[in-house]
Amino acid sequence: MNTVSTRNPARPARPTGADAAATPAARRAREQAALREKILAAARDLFVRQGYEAVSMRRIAEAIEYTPPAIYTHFRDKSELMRELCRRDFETLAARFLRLRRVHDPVERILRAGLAYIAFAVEHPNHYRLMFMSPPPCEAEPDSECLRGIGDPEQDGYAFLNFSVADAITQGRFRPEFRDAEFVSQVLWAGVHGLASLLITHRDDPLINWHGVEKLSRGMCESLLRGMLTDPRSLDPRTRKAPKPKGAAS
Amino acid sequence: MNTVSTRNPARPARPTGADAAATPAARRAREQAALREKILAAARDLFVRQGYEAVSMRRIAEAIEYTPPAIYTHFRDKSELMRELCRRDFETLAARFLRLRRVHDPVERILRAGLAYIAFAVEHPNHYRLMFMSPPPCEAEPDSECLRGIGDPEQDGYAFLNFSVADAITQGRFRPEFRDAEFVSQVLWAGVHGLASLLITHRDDPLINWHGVEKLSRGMCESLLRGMLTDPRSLDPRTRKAPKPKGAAS
DNA sequence: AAGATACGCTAACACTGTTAAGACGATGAA
DNA sequence: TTCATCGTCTTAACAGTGTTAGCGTATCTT
Repeated sequence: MNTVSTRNPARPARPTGADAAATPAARRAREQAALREKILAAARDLFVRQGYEAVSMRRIAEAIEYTPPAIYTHFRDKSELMRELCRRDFETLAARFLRLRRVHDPVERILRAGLAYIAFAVEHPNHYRLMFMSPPPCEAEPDSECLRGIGDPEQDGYAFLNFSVADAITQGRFRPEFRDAEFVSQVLWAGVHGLASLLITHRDDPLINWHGVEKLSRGMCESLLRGMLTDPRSLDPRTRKAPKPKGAAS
Repeated sequence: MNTVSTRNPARPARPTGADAAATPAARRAREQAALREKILAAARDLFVRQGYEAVSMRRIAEAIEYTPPAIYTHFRDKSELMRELCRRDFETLAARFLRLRRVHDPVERILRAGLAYIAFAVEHPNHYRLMFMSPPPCEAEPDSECLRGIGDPEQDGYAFLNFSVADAITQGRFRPEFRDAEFVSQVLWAGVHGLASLLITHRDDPLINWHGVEKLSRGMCESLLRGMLTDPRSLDPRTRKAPKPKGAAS
């Protein structure tokens, strides 16, 4: 509560900078942005707790103490609200992937990306649900906003995976049947997506005695990779440094 | 159209059997069952074409030329309508699984079950979506109708997989890390579910150049199994009969 | 102080799933 | 044949949804 103070009397210092004018218009722009953030915060809270479908615009409006139409001055419709939330969370995912660029070994990079992907999905189930478990929001509109705002995060993750797989393939790490980077990427992605989505929708199912997320994630990623690699031992940390018995160069 | 003729004058032969009484009550029971089937047929058609959420009860009523409340004489609510459709389709899936009981080799049985599972999901995307990609319809009601009608088909498939995995484990086919049948089943299920659900939601995504369903299915199932098996060669049809290099049989 | 402007609210529309109450025809009995 | 009964379908409505048009009003500019 009280996420953003729109009119804070305890902040008399006016910037009076060149760009940041202290005009009423600037203040209104700030207030507008603050309300936008307030809407997003309330919507995120409700969506995460109750799911997208179960939350109505009237409930969101109630939470921020405005009337429903006020939301529509900031967001075209309900889905755009959720898309904005997704966009931000997938920046988090993209950031996690980018950190993995430092991992030199492409196979280990793929493994770690898979684990990070599943961890992200379990941490943000409702956003993951909307991003990957629902039909794409744009059907046949190839405008920039659609392809850049929605396609990019997914494109990023997929491209990252694709690149790493191609890297490993050129190193001869994959078996002959798995020389197509896109094919390998699709199977790997499907594997982690399956575990993620299954955990999201059926984790509380009393009929299934789920093992730990960490153990399942490792089981999925390592099994898939081991089944595709030329030398499965290169997954084991103890033998990773020597993928080729002949060449002693790491 | 005209799926069931309720009043067929071209069928004068009355059974007059012991149970099948030719009373008006029996005729009404027939008509009632016929209308129920008509509702189910129309709902299936609409659901499969447009998806569960996009189809309203009024549209279903329109399709069968009745008013919406007429549907509620036969089904408690919209979800029960879909559940009945799912129940029937998952009998199909269970039947496909049962056919695989004749496969002696447990690993090959697991492989074929995975392929059949994905094929089923691709053939019945909307029913698969409701069965495995939505939250379970019953939250905390352990009544028989719920656990038997909904839990069983899923339980069947999962139990079938679990049994086959346990079978293979006792034969020493899985690596030491994969001696827990439930754990292995969960990873395998997640893998096929991932491919199935990804194909369902993102198959038309222009950003992804999907490989063929058959190739992806084999890639997923074979990679996972190969990564878990003690002797990966036992997946290859040519070497399957000789899992142990010592025995030169066959 | 007067006019312009932008913002949020009231009310409404077209939907949704679902239900209560009534009409109407067929059924069985007198 | 006449009448009461019963079951089935329809009409009308309720409570909710996302979304939009139009109106005040409160603020800013001049």
